[in-house]
Amino acid sequence: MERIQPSFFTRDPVSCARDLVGATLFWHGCEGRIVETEAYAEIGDPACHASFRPAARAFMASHSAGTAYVYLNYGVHWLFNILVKGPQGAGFVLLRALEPTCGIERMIERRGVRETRHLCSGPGKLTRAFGIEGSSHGACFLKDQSTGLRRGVPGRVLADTRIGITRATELPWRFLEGGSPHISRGCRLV
DNA sequence: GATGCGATTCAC
DNA sequence: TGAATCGCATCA
Repeated sequence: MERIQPSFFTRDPVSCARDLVGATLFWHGCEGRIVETEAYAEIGDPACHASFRPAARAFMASHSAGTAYVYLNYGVHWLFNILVKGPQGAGFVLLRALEPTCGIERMIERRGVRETRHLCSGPGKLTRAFGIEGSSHGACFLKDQSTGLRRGVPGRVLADTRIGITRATELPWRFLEGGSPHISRGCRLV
């Protein structure tokens, strides 16, 4: 499958998040199929960092579409996002869960867990499993030889409300592959 | 400076 | 149910 280019992220964040399900993230030897994402929009989305963090707005202004936006959550977990920036809107896509496909032994070492289903079934888990940290914040990872995304064939993509946030909890901007045992949580919506 | 919160995870 | 643990925003 062909590599996903930065231009992929010049559409609106919701479309990017939905269309990323089924794609593959590869990162220095580890690979995983994306089975869960969330969209965050710069405008009209109180849950987006852009709404309450000037630093996030500055990041968006100084970086181009497709760059990595990595931040530490709860002082414990790194969360991996991709910057969306285009004429139809800007925002982020959060990678929430992957189906491990390559480098599984390495992931097991990093996570201290053996079951494949539990290696990358959460946004903090997948960064730990892949060895992604704050040093990748702002990286043009799509252009790097050893990191990036490849297109893939998704199964049935479901929409659900986002997880763990306190604002704009009603927006159905979480996208997951129906029936996947690798997602962080099941679907609440019909 | 001090305070409070958060797109999580895991153990108790 | 609560702790871990820190960057960032806000306020004094």
